Amino acid sequence: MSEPTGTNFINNIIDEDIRNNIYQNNKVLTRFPPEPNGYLHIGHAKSILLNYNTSLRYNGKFNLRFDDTNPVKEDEEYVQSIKEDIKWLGADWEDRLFFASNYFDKMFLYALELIKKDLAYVDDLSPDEIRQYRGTLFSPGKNSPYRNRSIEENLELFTRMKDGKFIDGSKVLRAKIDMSSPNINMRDPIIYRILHTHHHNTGDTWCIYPMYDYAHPIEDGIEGITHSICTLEFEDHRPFYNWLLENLDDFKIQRPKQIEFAKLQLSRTIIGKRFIKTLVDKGIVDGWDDPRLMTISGMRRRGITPEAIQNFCDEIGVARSNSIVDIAMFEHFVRDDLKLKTPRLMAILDPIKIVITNYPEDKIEWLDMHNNQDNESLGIRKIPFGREIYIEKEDFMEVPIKKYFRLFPGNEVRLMGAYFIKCNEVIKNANGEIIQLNCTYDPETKSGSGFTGRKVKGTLHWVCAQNCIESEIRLYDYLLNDNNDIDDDEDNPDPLNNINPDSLKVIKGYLEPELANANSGDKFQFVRNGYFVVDSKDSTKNNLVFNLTLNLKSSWKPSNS
RNA sequence: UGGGGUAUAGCCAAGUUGGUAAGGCACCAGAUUUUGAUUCUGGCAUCCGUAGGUUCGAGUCCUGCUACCCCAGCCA
Repeated sequence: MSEPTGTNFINNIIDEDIRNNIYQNNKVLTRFPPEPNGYLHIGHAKSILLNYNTSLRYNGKFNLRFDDTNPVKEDEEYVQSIKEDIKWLGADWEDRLFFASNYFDKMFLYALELIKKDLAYVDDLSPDEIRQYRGTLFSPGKNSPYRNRSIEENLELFTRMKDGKFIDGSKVLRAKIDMSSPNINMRDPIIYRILHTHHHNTGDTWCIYPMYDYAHPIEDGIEGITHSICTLEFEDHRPFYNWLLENLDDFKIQRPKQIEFAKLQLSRTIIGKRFIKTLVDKGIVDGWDDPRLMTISGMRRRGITPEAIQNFCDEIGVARSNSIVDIAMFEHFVRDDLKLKTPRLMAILDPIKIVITNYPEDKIEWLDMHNNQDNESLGIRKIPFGREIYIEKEDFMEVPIKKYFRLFPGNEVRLMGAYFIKCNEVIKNANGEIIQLNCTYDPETKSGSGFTGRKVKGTLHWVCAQNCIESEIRLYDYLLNDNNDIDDDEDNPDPLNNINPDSLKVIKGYLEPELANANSGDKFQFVRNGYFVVDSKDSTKNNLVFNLTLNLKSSWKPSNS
């Protein structure tokens, strides 16, 4: 993991805290608190890395804690995938893996403490009545008729709630604060509800479960978290966060500080859990790890590296203003990381055959080629060259446009790592389609021979027709058509109205034989075509599947003018 | 008719106590190049949502205004 660099408003707050000696030993402790109800995505990566890097920066620690307080939505499957994704990203929680459910006993005791302090009460109002009593954004709420029960009665009722004496929804425990607060979160928030549901961790031990607002500050407090970093929408919850901790004796000495930041938004991408789930459920994508998805597992399968994600997150910064990062920025860091790491091989994705008429019919030469011109440590390999080769269809024009310096009749180009060839004849079928190009090569121009006789404008990649292997190639594009008209309503996701129908194109590729040895997850640059990775799900030795990670950039703008 | 936030280039984003606008992406121009890639060089906010005010001096302080985001789950 690269050293955290740069600064942000959170570092400023912590620096200030340290100057004021607010925290014991100035030891910083952060945490990432996912709810195990879905897969992690790039937005979570920002949060994970922010928390982890912050702990590193201050020589502190980073906890992983599952916020599993709602068993109706949570599942063990998700805790496994989340752990795997965080590990892959490079954030290390060492031995500090926790669950909110680890603290259910303590949370119950703290609830008793609140009741005894007359700061919590059992409410018999129905969910509907509670909503009505809560008031609106513009008008105050009113006290529940059960608000003034005696401490003894509350203690007894709450204990009976725990003991399973009541049905779901019949009673809740609420904090007693202020029903007329302009902040709705302070209008006697519900802190416990009855849920006769099996929990992935505690089984059937409990039938009452704490609400997030109640559980989270206690979890942070118990673990000694110093800076509880969360997203902007929790800003309004901070007063209750502080209220709770201030009213619990155990947290008098040192209390965590909640700090909110703006979650990541990316152009041409929707990362809402609901949205992704809809795509998965409707079969629009191939599971949570579909390479078009910005889930951690999807990016991994797409061939994107943790380092690229780390560098990207470092560069976008952390702030409190909502913003949408240009996807081009993300792509920059993906290419930037793959550039020197991946071997550069040749593959033809849309072939047209060339016959080199002056090359011996049965001769095959094995040429030396560097794997990455900019990184010699990647070594060299042999590639076969013969009389028949493939080049890309788009690298030939019978009638060249202006400034076209690829192959056209009478023009000479370089075959990368091999020879200069000149096109002499265009062969067409009965329909007038070009099916073959006859060329001649110049033996003197062999690559590496030091030939300087003449220069050539174009260099093409190619593959030996007699000695190439075929594979499946999956070309990915953005899942969304554009940035407009995207319905990102979490409660009513309608991703279908803007889906790019061509986000996946499956074609056949012709690869140099070296690629036959590629293993699952191996990454390459296919010269002039882009970065590709061997698919981890569907690729086999006999049926290789390559996923496009990203195209190469290109400043080539074909024009006739 | 409430409360909480945010506004610095096309996009992110620095900007500690007011002293005269970092960096990255994108883009443009030029050089190098056996990937029209990479690399390299140069360019890219007389201006910090807006209108006033304080000051020798304001993105930074004060006042008004505007725009946008979040909040009425027994979700997190």
